[in-house]
Amino acid sequence: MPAPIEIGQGEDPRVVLGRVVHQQRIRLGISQEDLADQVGLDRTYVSGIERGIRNPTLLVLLRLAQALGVPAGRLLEEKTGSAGPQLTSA
Amino acid sequence: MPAPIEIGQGEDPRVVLGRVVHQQRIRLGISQEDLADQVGLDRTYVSGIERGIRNPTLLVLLRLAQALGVPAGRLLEEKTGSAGPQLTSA
DNA sequence: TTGTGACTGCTAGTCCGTT
DNA sequence: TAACGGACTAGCAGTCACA
Repeated sequence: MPAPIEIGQGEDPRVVLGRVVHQQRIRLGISQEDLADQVGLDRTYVSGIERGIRNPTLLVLLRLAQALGVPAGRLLEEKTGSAGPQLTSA
Repeated sequence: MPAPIEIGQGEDPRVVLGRVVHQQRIRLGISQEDLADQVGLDRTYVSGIERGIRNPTLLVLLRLAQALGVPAGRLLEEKTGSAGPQLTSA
C-alpha cells in the first residue's frame, strides 16, 4: 500500500524534494542506481535525497532535474499529488 | 564534483542564479545588506551568490526565494532576458 | 554599498559494507 | 531493489578585514 502523498507547505523542503524526485524517478521506471548513474551521483546519496535527509546544492539539483526530464523549478514546487496527472497506461 | 554531465544551457547555472537574484533584489530596491538581513545570511555571502561564485544548497535557495518574494522555482529558470517578463509591477 | 581573499566548522557527496 | 550505517574527502556555509 503506497503511502498517500500529502502536500504539506510547512513541511521540510528536503522531504518535499525527496518526494518529487521519487515520483519522477518511478514515473521513468528506473532504479535509484540508474538515476544516480545518469546524474553522476553516488547511489547512496540519491537514496538520501529521496528520503529527505540530504540538502543538495544548486548544481546537483539542476543535474537531477535534467536526468528526471523535468524543469528545474519543478523540483521545488511539488505540483503533483492531489488530482495528479494519472499518467495513463505506459 | 563528479561527472559534469553537460547541461545544454551553456552558461554556468551559478551565474544565471546570481543574475536572477540581482535583478529581483534591484526590483525590490534594496541593498545586498538588506537582503542578507532578511534572508538571515551574511552580506558577503549574498554578494558571492550574485557574482555567481557560490553554489548554495536547497535550503539557502528557498530562504532566498522567500525573501525575494518569488516562487522558489523562479530562481532556477531565468525566464527573464528577452520577451518582457510581464511582472505586474507592484 | 559592494567586491574579494582567506579562513574555520560542518556537511555535501563518495565508497565501503550489511540488512 | 532499496534502506541504512561508518569512514572518508571535497566543498559549502558562514564570517572577517580590507579595498
